[in-house]
Amino acid sequence: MALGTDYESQDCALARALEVVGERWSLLIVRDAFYGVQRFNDFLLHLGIPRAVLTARLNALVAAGVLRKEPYQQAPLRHGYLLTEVGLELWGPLYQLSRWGGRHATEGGPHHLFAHTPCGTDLDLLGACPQCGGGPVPPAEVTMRPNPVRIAGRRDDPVSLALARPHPLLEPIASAAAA
Amino acid sequence: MALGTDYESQDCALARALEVVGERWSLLIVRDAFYGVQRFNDFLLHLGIPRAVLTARLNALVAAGVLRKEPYQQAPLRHGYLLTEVGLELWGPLYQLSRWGGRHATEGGPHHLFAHTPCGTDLDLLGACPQCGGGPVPPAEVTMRPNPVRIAGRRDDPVSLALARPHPLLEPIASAAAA
DNA sequence: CGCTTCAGTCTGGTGAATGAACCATGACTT
DNA sequence: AAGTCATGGTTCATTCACCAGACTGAAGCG
Repeated sequence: MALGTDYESQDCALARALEVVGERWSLLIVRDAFYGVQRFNDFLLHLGIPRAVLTARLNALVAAGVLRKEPYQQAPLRHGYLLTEVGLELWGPLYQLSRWGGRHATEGGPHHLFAHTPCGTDLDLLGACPQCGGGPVPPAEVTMRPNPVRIAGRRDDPVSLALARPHPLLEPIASAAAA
Repeated sequence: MALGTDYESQDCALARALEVVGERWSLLIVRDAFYGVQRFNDFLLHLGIPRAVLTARLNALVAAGVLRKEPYQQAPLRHGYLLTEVGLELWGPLYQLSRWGGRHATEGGPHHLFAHTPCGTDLDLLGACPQCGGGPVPPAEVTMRPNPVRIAGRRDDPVSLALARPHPLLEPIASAAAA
């Protein structure tokens, strides 16, 4: 963590993980990256995070090897932020924490549902496909869709709208693809 | 989160979860609760957290239903903080995040190893027992032990010392048991 | 009576988060 | 050529959370 005192005195692998993704916004940025958000502006729109904080978090996540910068145009040089291999491995913890939040801290159930893309079966609590068996499904094989019972009170920024349609994880969202 | 602006505008179950356990120290407190830490002073010693912050976090976790206060003596009324059923369900995300941290953010491997108590087999990446099969092992059936290759640089507070011996999760640590 | 333990609360200083405004680059419009 | 827009930032004043350490209070010990 970039806070004054970090967790360095903690012996624990968890503390190490929290130094990377434990700060406010960090895990939401990573989540958005799984959702296909790649551009600075799209993170900004979707999260409603102050620009300076977003800059700091993205740089920290890049420095930690969770994200990498990938140019998508020259001319005015622009780049997106994509998950690295290390970042992709956060899918498991992220999914489980999200499910926990859906069970215990959300009234009315989750806003998004996740299914195994090849077979269309919803993932179980562990992120595995009950139909296909085996271990947890990698994020590249997961499709998210909005929960039909949770339509009210949606955000209406372009990114949220793009995510209101079924969408494979990791695939750049329409907002970016249109540019 | 008790921050000025919380994540309330986020549609996501993950954001809800982070409001509960996303603040600095919160997840480390929950981790310690799994380790068997129950008392205010033991959290204080083990985490090196400011007292006022610990008070705030414990109260927030109790309010969120993750921990509950359980009196362990009258006279000067004293109580420990124990995981509720909801809190126990954080074991999965916590374990996975910890493993991620061990893989990617720790040099020299983790400080603690976790085994399935009945059979003594180390848990796999998902928190399941490779020997016994089936899904993830509940925390009550897990024993933690120090990683023998990570002895140097240990903390030397009484709680860390108590945790430097093999110890079933959720069982009150010696420091508390002795009092 | 003084000392210690435990679980806090209070206080004053520091640094991080916030929101708004501003800047830089290049393309597009008129 | 000037103005405007899109994108991706930086700067700044204010607010707020975190921090360390002192203090409180209740009970037990010698």
